[in-house]
Amino acid sequence: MPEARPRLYLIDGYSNIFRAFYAIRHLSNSKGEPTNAVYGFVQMLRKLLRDEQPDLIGVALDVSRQTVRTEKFEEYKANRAPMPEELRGQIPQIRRALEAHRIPILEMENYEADDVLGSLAAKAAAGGYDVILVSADKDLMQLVDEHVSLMHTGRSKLYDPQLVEEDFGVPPHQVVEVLALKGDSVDNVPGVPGIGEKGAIQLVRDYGTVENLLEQAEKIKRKSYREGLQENRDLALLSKELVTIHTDLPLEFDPTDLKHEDPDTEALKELFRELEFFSLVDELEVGGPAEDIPPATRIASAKEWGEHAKSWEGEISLSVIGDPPVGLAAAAEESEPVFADFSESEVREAVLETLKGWFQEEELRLVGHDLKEVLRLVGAQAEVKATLLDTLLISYVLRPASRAHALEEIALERLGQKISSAKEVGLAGGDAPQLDDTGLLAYAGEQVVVPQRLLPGLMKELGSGDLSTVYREIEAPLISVLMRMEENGILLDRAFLEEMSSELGGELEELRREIFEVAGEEFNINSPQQLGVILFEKLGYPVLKKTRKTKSYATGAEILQQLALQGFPLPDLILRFRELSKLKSTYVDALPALVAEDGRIHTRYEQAVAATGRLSSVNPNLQNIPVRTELGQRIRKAFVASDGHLLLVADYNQIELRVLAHIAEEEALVEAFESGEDIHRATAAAVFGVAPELVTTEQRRAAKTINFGIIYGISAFGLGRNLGIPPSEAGLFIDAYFERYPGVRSYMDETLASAEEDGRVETLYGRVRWLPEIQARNRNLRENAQRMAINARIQGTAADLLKMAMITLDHELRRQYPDSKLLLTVHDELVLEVPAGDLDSVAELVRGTMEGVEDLRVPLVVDVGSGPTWYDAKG
DNA sequence: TCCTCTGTGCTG
DNA sequence: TCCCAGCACAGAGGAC
Repeated sequence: MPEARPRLYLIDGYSNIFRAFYAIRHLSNSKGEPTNAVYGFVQMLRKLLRDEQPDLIGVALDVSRQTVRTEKFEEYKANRAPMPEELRGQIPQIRRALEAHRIPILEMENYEADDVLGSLAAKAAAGGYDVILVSADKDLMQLVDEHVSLMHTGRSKLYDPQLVEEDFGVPPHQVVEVLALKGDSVDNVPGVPGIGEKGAIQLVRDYGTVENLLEQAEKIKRKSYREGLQENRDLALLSKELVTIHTDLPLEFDPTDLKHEDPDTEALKELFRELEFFSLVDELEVGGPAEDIPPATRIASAKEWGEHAKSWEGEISLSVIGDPPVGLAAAAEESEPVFADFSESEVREAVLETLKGWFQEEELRLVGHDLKEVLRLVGAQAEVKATLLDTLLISYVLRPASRAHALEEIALERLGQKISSAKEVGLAGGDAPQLDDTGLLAYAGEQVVVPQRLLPGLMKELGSGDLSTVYREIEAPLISVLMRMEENGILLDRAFLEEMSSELGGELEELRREIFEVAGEEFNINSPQQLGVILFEKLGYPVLKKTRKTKSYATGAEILQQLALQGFPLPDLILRFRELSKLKSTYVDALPALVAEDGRIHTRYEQAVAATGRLSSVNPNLQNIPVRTELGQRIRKAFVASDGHLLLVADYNQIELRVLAHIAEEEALVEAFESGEDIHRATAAAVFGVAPELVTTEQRRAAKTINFGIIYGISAFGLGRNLGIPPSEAGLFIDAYFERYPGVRSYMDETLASAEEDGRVETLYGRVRWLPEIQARNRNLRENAQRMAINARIQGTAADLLKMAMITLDHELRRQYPDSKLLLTVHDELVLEVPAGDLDSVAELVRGTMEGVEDLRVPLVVDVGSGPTWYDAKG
């Protein structure tokens, strides 16, 4: 491989300054001086320095407005507005910022910045550099070639010749021809009247150059183009001259003058303080680029890896680098971090072999942030005997309601350490084209050293009580179970969904026509805003409700149903349209796109997201596949078992109410569950004071709503809204409920009392949820926290139970039925894929494991079904 | 042009 | 005053 050419970043100063100025509308310091352009430009610059780590860098700024071109064509830029006063005043600060960053300013009297850039680029490219132009101006595309690329500010795109052709329509050397023909009103380049962008591209493709085009003008078929060209020959040629960037200015320029140096941090801090960019001051003070964390050393060979690995013992920190993985970072206590690059397949193989062994090593403690990803490298067959110390999960167990468990976030919070993000080193979003070593190795070092440093504090906070048990006995053992489930995936019948998609598409088209007919005009039915205007302004329907945040017209299903009841024709059509379009876009069309090469969908389970201890599912979310409507259920027919297998579904019957009965020690509820009664019917009988067999459908429905309400931390207001009755009446139901189930009332009272005392509640197993707002003076906040307190104990305990059952079940399946696999988990339900011949015995194992996970005051009951599809198994 | 918020709706 | 816990879509509009 030839040695990489040094990279020179040439920044188009004014283009970026103007862009920053207009992008950020209002920003000024306390003296009222505008600072928006400085801020935007500095942010752009710092991001560039962080992300690209240039070898050389310079910023071009033109000094005077009188340039060679103005002399040639007096109208040129004549109608361009002068620089706004608020911007002009900011230029000196931008120069200061550049000086403090130690970035050279390139300027030449009487020449345009574009020409300076073009000439510098040409000279540097010829001198052995790779040049990256940084500009918001697409005209610079003409300069792109093998060693010159264009980074269009604001986009993540880096234009090489191929991308220019893709995006602009012609290769770089023809860009000027197109620009000359179409003109540019901003720069006052006249162009040829009658020829726009589309036409210009076509003409250039056919004729190559403006000159050639003028020569052969009579051959052009389209009259307007032909005549436009014939009548404006001079204009066309002049335009071309104007848009052509000079690359041959006599510059005295030595690229080595532009070597990138470290900024003058003190000068920067002073400037940022003056401008009141406090977040940037913090950035400089809090840690900067994590200087005291050693970068990883690149492992050169499988042999070298083996030597390191052999000498390590005790506690080893691990991190997968990149998604998809490009390597593994590792560090042991007292030893510097290393990075093993997977592009070396020998190294990769050696690493995987070592990992497999480490995970099986009972004496080892493996540290990392999100060890599920490390374990995935070993694969579904991985055996775990080592102690897993996952900083992501410990942080989650300590503060389950926080959404900030990313390594970057807790490093800053717990260590005051700012570290680089995957995005900054070019590892985000799948494409990792240019891995620059310095950034990558620094990142790899941080990814394993930071968890090592976080661990003592986290472990101390975790303590040795119940919370520690929740981590050690539930979360840590669950890691490998979830990894396996994700790797297993579930088979999808794509043909079935494709058929369904076209069917839905047809019906939606039909509905769309009818809706436009009734509305009297076409509009975007998917836009609540446009729909609101049609319904409530054009058609004059009564406005029943406004939305919460923006006070616009509410158009939710509930509102539409009420309007339909009042006899208006449109709402029913909209409701049907919404139903179909929701199913089509979210499931029918989205799922097939996520099928992997094995024909299966591999969701990812998030173990550190839900505040109550539940799992969540993303990419795709397989925990919200429709089930309530007939049409929705059809989607479940697309989730199928592989050949010779069946899907087995096992769900806990009323687990939350059973948990409630247990925790509240409510005898009446316990009895109802022990005798196997229909719990909603029993509640109805109790609340309405009738014999169970005399409960009406309506009463049972109301009781079901009350039961849900209890789990959610009931309020008269919420229950009333849900039952469609006044809160006062709902309050009477609640009173009647507590009358018959006094244990539930004391459970709630005790939960709230202890929450107020401790600021937290716990599940049966000691999983905590912190609720500081339970003390809030604001009633809304306080009552919210109170409901969360009630709900978290119940929902969280149910989550603990399912997680424990999963761990045991996974273990037993691997031991007894290795061909049967756990695929999905949906809060109170597990889905497995089982060889048809093993169905009965596996069903009994599953049922036994789930029901026997804990001995509560009430029996745990599991309903089991099976079939060739999820739909059938659930039946 | 990209990203975030909003309204909406799907699940347990 | 919108009862708990999630995720994802399309549209809209501000941010870069």
